[in-house]
Amino acid sequence: MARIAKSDRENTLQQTRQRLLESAAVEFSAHGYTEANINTISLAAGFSKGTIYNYFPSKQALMLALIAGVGKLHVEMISAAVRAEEEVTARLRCFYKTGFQFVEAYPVQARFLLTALNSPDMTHQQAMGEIYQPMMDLVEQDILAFGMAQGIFRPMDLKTTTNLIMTLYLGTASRVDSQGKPLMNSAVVADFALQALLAEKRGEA
Amino acid sequence: MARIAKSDRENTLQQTRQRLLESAAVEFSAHGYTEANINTISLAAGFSKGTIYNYFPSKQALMLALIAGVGKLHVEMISAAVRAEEEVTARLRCFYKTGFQFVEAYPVQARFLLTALNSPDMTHQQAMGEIYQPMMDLVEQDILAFGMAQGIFRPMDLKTTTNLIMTLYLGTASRVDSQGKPLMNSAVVADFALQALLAEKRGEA
Amino acid sequence: MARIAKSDRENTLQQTRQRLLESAAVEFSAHGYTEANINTISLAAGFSKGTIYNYFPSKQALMLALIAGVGKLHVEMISAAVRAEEEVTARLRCFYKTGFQFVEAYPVQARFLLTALNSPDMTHQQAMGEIYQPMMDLVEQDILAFGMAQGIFRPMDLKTTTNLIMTLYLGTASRVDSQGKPLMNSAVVADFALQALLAEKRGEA
Amino acid sequence: MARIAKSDRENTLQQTRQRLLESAAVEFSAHGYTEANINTISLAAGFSKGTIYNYFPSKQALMLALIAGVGKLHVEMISAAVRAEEEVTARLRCFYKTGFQFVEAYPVQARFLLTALNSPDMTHQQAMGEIYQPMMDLVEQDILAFGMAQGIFRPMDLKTTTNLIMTLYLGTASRVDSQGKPLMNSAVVADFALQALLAEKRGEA
DNA sequence: GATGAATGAGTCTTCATTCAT
DNA sequence: AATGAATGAAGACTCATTCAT
Repeated sequence: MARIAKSDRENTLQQTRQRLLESAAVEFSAHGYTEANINTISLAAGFSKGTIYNYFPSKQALMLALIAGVGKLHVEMISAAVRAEEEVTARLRCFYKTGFQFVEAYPVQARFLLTALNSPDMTHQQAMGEIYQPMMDLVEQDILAFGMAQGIFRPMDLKTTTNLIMTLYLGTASRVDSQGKPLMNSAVVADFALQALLAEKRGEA
Repeated sequence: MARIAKSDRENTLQQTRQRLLESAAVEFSAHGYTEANINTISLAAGFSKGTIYNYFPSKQALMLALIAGVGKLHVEMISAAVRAEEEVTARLRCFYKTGFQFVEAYPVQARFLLTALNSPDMTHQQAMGEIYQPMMDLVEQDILAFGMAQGIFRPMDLKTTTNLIMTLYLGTASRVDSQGKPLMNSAVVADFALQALLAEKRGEA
Repeated sequence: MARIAKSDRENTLQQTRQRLLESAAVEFSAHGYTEANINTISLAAGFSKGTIYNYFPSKQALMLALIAGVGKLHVEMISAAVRAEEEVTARLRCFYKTGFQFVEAYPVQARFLLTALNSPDMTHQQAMGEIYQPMMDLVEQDILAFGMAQGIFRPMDLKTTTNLIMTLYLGTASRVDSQGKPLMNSAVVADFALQALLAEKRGEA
Repeated sequence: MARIAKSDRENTLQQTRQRLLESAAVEFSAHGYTEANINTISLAAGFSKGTIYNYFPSKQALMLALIAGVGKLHVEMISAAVRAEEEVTARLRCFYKTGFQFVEAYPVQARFLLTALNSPDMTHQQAMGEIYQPMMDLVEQDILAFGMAQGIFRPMDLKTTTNLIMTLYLGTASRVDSQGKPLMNSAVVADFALQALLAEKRGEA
């Protein structure tokens, strides 16, 4: 009983925290970190001004928690999908496809991540770097090194090419219409990348 | 005589304005628009805080003037170099090479442009879109359409491919070390893009 | 219980608001709207400078709230007293007497009202016009029209005469010594007005 | 020759000064002393910002000079007209009539005087008091005392009655339409005052 | 745990004034 | 005498944060 009661309480706490984080994502993505109003975030989540300080000690901490939460979701969604593919070109296609799906499924969070990515605050940059390291590793190891080892991709510098592949993703997935839907097609981006990566062109369109 | 005197005065005014703009570029690029302090900008330029308001009516106007100035420089530098090349693959290489040169020659301005590009303020976005239209046109017409017409580039959707080429530029040129020097080599980026664009692989490595 | 608690809280809020308004009346009456310092108003009320913005969204809103509050007090005090009199000459005497009493009882507020009355800001003028309409109506209907209907006052244009009666009040009641006490006697002003209004002079001194 | 040249120069100086004063009257009457912009005044007069400081050492000095200038004009215009009348009731009528004529002829200056009259700045008040002393004396001696000595006006306290007469003038002449034309008729005001002042009603309507 | 009144550091902006030309 | 760039004090307003209830 005590366990259940405690569990209930924890659930409530987690729900409140979650609502605050979602509200923060909306506000941060709409106005950027500095222009975002922490009072508005708390009020928009249905609480009063002070409540958010019971969950996050500062605006900065809230930002970092949100980066961690959204980044983790993003990374895990893509990693899981990519690793489920056996074939390396399928993995690359899957990388872009799932990445675009993330943007479509979580438009606010996706926009928030871009905000964080371009924040002038080094703390945000650093947090982004850390949380996205697994995705960099995924591209580098499970796609690029994997493909090169099989002779499917031509030999290229791993770090550099990883940056190019990531750049294509971030640059294209961030172009969305007013409803947050990506303007570009993930398949087109994947084709472009594959053209650049494949050892030979046969069999690719 | 009067003309010379007047010219001198105008020169001084232009110099003051230029110093203020440079100081603004430093401040905006370091802290972003909102966190930038307009008083600091004026003081860092060697004037008292009120002076900047003799040249720009508001922080917003200063930002827009800077976007226009730096953007123009950026666009013109690249356009001039690219159009000087006859051959289409040389044009593409030149596009990336000159773009990276701009970043190296004007690190502060380059960082500022990224700030503006990712500003949550729609006014800044719009100003960026307008000032960069000529560069988009350059890539679309003088490089991509030009190369496709000659059969050197494979047929692709112009708008989409333009975005991909631009994305590669912006994404890679923005990665710089602490001295503002690009981490990547423009030739590598150009090669990557060419692999993706060329109709056949012969002659490209 | 909850009701009492709530009531207590509301009382505190109202008291704070009232203190701020009183402080504002002092500052506005002493220096005029533009020269009044809103930070000083808040500090003089015993709060820090930001507090006043929890109650009034802007200096202008504070001014308008004060006009409304003080104007209402002024109008109601005079209206109540005048309407309690049956006889028309008594009403006119009462009008001036109560008016002067207001100035004596609320010297700061009275001086503030003059400030507002002569403000170059049309918004203030308009607010004054609206809040004082009932007092104009009182003079016009309950005094002048009333007295003319009885043949006690000679026939005159109502609007014009109302303005004359009001002018005499505002012009004389605003002359005060350094303690805010009126320099003139309300009875003298009332006599002067009655001489001008009465159909015949008999019985008036 | 030297004399003429000097005279010419003085004329030019006087003209410049006059243009600045007229411009100041416009600005002060429109926005009040504090909100008036001294730079705007100089620019509106057709000079550059700094010029006005060659004529008036400060905004305050400009204000005082304008009070003196306009007040003198006002006082002299009324005094001259009133003293030209022999008969005391004619003098009173003339006082209001000429006063209203001043408002009509110099609407900007008239509005400025009201601004000054209600300024919270004691310096302005004091300057107004000094410049208008002759007008107070005119009313007190050349109209009221004069009329009482002849038995035409009933005996009343001179100072008090002077204030009432002045109050009626200032309060009514300040009500103007958007073109600066008085809303009230000076004859009506004069009649009202005469009713209040005359020893007997015979012969007055 | 939730509340929201109070706080006060921080910032954009205005403008009277100075002074070198 | 006229100019206008530079100055810097001053003030309205915002908002992250605290804390008593």
